[in-house]
Amino acid sequence: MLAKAKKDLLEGNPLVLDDQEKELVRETGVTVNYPKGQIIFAAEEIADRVYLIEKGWVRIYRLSSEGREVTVGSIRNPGEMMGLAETLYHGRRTCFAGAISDVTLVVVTKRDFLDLLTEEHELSLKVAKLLAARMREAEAMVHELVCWQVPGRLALLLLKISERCGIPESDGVTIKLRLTHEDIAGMIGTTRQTVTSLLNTFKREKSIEFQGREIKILDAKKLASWIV
Amino acid sequence: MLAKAKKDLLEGNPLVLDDQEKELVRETGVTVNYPKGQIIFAAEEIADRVYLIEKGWVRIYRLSSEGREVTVGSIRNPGEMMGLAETLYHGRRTCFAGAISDVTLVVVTKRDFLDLLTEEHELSLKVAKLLAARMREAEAMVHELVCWQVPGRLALLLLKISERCGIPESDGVTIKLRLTHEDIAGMIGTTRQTVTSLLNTFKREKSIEFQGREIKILDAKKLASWIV
DNA sequence: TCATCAGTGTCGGCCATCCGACATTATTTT
DNA sequence: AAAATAATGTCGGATGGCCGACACTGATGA
Repeated sequence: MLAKAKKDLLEGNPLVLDDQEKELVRETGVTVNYPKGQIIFAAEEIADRVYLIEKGWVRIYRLSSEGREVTVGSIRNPGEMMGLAETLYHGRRTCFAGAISDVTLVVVTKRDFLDLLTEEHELSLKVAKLLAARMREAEAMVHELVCWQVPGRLALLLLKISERCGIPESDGVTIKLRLTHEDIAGMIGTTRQTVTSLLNTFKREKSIEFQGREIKILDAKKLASWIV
Repeated sequence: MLAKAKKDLLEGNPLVLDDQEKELVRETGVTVNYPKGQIIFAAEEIADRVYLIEKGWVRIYRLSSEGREVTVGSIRNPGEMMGLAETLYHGRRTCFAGAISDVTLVVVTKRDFLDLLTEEHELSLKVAKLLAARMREAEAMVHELVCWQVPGRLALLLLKISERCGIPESDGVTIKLRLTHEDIAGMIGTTRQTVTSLLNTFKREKSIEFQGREIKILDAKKLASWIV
């Protein structure tokens, strides 16, 4: 994990913009606040703007025919952009973006964003790299869904989230996102009940611990052993 | 389907390059032939080149821990590029590319490709669009794996393949790719046996028909009714 | 402060799909 | 053309995880 942090510093984490890039986006767009729970965009809407997340977390999900929320695009962190793929490519949103916490965003119209990309090659290359990174993430997800069973997928999800937005503490890493078991089920393709019972299995073997609705990873090694 | 073809013409199919774009790539790279069955690149290799497919089909897959080939990135058609995401983003391949048929490719080194992107904004925007389109495809795949059962996934796969590279005939559309049931299983996350029996179910209800190892779609409507 | 509702815990029946096994039929290879 | 290999067809048993049901607990709000 340290090695990863170091690498991100050296090469630049492709998922988040650096300060200079953020500044370019800020100059082009306007800053907006959304309260927790708010839907930022919805499927079928015209995709005429992109967003930079300044503060908070956003979940990208689709609605299944039975009304289940399926998180297909993971959770977006501060410093990341969202709404890119649909705005660049097609006219309409295919998914929903919902604020998990209170969120501050910079909103940029499609027109302005395309102009910005044309002026700043560097940024346009960055966008390509960013999409490339997301692509590989999505492909990895497909691979996991096909090859692994539910316990492994849940264990990996916890590890991924903790790595990406966990708060390190003396005896572990706490995940401050207050996700419900239903939310989690929608991220790994299973049911709420299965998540509940599996989390308790992990708790019983002391890999994790609950603090209200927050989850603390106590033993990442033991958790990881569920994978495969 | 006609509507789609028309739309591709008007807006430009984002997955395939247009003649002008192809010409740019050809000028920058060299043309190479691979026989059917050949592996074009493998996981862990350094990703220092990108490819434009001139002729033939290429399958992008990963290897599971038990050695199963899982097609995570669908099948790439003539006119599409491949090897983009890994070359742009990270240093190494995460997947394999195998020639399904005899294949002709234009190979471009990473260095030359990046230079080309810097010179030609248009192309660099196209690459971003292309990755965006693939992203959405991968996300759709995740959604399908999570929400649908095997029969629906198989039916949709057949329809997607037939739309993308099927040969229309008087009484249906023939898929000339000679995929084995094992290959198909790896594309929709199931087992070989399940594919065999499901294909026979589809055959019995006359939605499809076999011609050697080629599959002809006779009744797309009936097939589609398996979805969901 | 009580009522309501969202989220959690747990159980047992059920079913889609997996998995091994084996026979049969194509397709290569020599 | 024969032998070897790869691909298909089909069957039953085993099972992971879905689904409904219901009790419990902790939030939120009037």
